[in-house]
Amino acid sequence: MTQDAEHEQLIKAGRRIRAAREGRGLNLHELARLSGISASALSLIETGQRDLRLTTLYRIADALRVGADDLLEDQEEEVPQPAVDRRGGYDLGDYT
Amino acid sequence: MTQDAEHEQLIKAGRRIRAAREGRGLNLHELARLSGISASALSLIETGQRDLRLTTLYRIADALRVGADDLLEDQEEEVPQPAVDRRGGYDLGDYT
DNA sequence: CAGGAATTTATCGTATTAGATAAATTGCCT
DNA sequence: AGGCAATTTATCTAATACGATAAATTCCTG
Repeated sequence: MTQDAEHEQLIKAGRRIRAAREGRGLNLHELARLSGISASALSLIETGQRDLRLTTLYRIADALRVGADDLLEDQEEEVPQPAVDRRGGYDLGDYT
Repeated sequence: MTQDAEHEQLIKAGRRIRAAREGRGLNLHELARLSGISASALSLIETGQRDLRLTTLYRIADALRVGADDLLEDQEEEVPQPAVDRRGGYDLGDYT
C-alpha cells in the first residue's frame, strides 16, 4: 500500500461522494448544513485532498442517505438514487 | 447523527474488522506487520475506541484482502473468506 | 496452578483532521 | 462585460489519530 495508492483511494472516494451529493441536487453548503461538516472540509474531501475520519464518512453518508460502504465501492455502479418523487425531502430549515 | 450513534458505528466496524482478522487466522501483531498499523492502534480500532482515518481503513482492508466497503456493511453477511487452501498465503517475512 | 501468548490500556511525541473564516477562483447567466 | 453563486484554497486553532513503548490484563494450555 503506497502513499500514491492511498491518495488514489481518497480521490475515488471523493468522486463518489461528490457524485452522490450532486445526484441529490445539493451544493456544498447544503451538505455542510445537513452533515455538520464545513463546506471547506467537504471540498477538500471531495477533491481527495483530505484523509477523512470514519465518523466523518458516516456523517456524510447519513446526510446523503446512502450506506457508508456505498461511498467506498470501487465498482462503477451508480450511487443509489431516490426515486423522482423524493419522498421525505431534506429539511434544510431556514437555510437559503 | 449523535455521538452515541457514531460510537455505535465504530463499534460495528471494529467488530467486522476483528471478525475478518480472526477469519484469516491472524493475531494483532501479524496484522500490524501486514498493514503497517501498530497492534495497539489496531486493538483500539477493533474495540471501537478509535475513530480511524480512511487510509487506515484501506490499509487494514488491503492486509485482510477484503474491500474496504466490506468492513463497513451493516449487514449480517459474513466477511468473505478465502477457500480452505488459502491460495496466495500471507508473507509474514521473518516475523516470528 | 504455572507460564506464555495475545490483547488491552496508558503515556508521550508527532502528524493531521476539522471548524471557522476569509480571500481567491471558477462557472454561469442575462 | 458584470454580477452572483458555487467551489477552491489558505490560515489559524483545537482536537485527536497514530506509532512506540511498556505495563496490566485476559486467555489458554499443559
